[in-house]
Amino acid sequence: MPPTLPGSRLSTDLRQAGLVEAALQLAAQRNPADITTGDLARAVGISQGAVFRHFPSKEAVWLAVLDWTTVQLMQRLRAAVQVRQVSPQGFHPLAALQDVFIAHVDFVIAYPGVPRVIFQELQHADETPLKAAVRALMQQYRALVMELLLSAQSQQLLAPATDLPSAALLFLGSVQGLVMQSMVSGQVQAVATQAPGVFTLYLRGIARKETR
Amino acid sequence: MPPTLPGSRLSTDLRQAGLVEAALQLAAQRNPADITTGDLARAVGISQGAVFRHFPSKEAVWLAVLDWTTVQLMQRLRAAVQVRQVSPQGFHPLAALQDVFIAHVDFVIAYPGVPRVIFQELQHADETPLKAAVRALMQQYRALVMELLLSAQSQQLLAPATDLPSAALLFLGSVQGLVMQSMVSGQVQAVATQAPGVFTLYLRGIARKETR
DNA sequence: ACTACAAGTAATTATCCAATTACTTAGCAG
DNA sequence: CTGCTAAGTAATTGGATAATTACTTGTAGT
Repeated sequence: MPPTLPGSRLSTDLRQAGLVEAALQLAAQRNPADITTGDLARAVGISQGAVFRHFPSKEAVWLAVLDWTTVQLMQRLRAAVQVRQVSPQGFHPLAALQDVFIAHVDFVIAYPGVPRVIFQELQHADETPLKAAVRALMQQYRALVMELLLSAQSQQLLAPATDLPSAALLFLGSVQGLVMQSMVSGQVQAVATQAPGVFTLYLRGIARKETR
Repeated sequence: MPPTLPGSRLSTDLRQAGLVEAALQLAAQRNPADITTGDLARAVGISQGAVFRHFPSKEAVWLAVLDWTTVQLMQRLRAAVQVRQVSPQGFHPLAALQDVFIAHVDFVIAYPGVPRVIFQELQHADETPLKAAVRALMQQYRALVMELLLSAQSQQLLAPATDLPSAALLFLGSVQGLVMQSMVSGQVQAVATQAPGVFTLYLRGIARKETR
């Protein structure tokens, strides 16, 4: 997919999509905070000023990036759950949880810019629209995980005293910890190799009896 | 502790310390990326240009902040372990691990700017001195955790098949996940209330048999 | 064909900020 | 006391960058 041949005019819809893609692409390679509107423009082959024909401000670009991310990620996670739900052996919530974990890791590997952008926005202490978007994403994610945990609990798959909010938080933390380690080392794909081991431990933490 | 009365001259040593403290203070309240040298100067009561009498560059200030953080944090974590090591009931590595966990959480609550600064530096994809400092910190932390895990393993306290690198990573991830959640919610002290529940799950994930 | 408008450009504006410079002064060593 | 040095100031420089403006041009729809 070439970034649409240079010289051509595009509708706002397409340009917005192109700019969002470019932003994520650039964020995968460097600090999102110092990606300029000029960088974005160059990446899609237009002039700096033209960016503002399609977004009212630079902030609006990042907002669009977060919206795109929310839709894409949640779509994939829900798809992972649904595959399990139609399984002939009946629905196994813990297996679904593992699939969600894997789907998330795969998503991060496919779009390494995503965690960078999210970390970026979390920095702001005050209530920016961007931070609200991040919170909305986390909210949906947490709801999905809670759903699976409740389902697991009702099937007696969890250790009796398991605290569900803690279990949901640790799930999120596990992925985020993996991602952070990869950012420290610079090896994005290292997450994939470390993910199974980490998830095994997580599962043992919440599951009833032995999980092997 | 007033930030040393205004108007007074201070040696570079003391000014550096004051600026580092001010940087952490400001980072606790807003995005470290947009803390300016002017902000730092105002916080300690000197002019913007005077900052450069004590640091060669702004980057050097953040480097000093990370150095301070590494020393302080590792000191506290090691102290937590040592209390356990001199325990009359003999050394219990998993209890020590819990103490390290708590000490880390307490440190973050005391200095909420610290995770912000670290997240900030992790953003840079290339090899900056700042990122190297973060890596050094993580390295020391991981070594400490690994030590405790090995000790636990040799005392048969871990589930037989436990993968130690994964266990170390999940430990780090648990704390980082807690911290990140607190940044999303804006409630820094919420970590303290959620920490015990999360650590309980972590422990069940790695420990042999029942842990209660 | 023609035209209205959306998409584009190039140049400019306003602002912000790290770092430097020239100069001043506090305070300690001898 | 005195003079040197380190710590300070105020003002300036240079560079970067988001956003605006005035103007141009491609193209979709009648």
